Amino acid sequence: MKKISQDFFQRDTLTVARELLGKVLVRNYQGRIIKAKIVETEAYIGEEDDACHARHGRTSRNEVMWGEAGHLYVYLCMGLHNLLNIVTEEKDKPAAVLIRKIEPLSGKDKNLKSYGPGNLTRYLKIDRSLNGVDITKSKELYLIDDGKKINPKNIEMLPRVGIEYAKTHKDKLWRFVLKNEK
DNA sequence: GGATCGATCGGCT
DNA sequence: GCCGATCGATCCG
Repeated sequence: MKKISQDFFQRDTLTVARELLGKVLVRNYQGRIIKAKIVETEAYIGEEDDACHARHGRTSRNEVMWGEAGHLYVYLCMGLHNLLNIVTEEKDKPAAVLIRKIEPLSGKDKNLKSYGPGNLTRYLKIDRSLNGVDITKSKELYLIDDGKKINPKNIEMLPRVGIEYAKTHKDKLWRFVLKNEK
């Protein structure tokens, strides 16, 4: 069990998205610890990616994507859901990894149906108040590596979800899914 | 200022 | 499979 440091995030976004699979998110909320394993991610890379929020340039909403790797980008989607991203790459290059699905590690929560991008933030009590927080330094939310190796055979690459409006980058296989390990 | 639509979800037909 | 919830960012004028 070791905490993940900034070098991990300050790399190629596709590499970070792939290697985040299997890592464990730890949320410390009002004295309670909530843990969840990451099982699906998506990469959003730069102003040229016409599915990425950075495609319209820098705004107050997305400016954290231009900042230091390892900082959180949390935004409100569809007026209802907080979505969790982690900033990647060098400073001044806007890119991030969306955490798209988790597996709760607390037994009593195993019955809940779905932990898509909107639901996992509800589960982990994450909202926009955590936007800009450094996940490598925060005590509220951090990531640990449980040391288990992922077999590359169990990683699937698929097109990203919910970006029909994109033209040039719609079909990129920038979604990474961790299949059930048996 | 006003219209449109979104990196979603759950309920209903 | 479709639709409404709900609000902020973007685009047009």
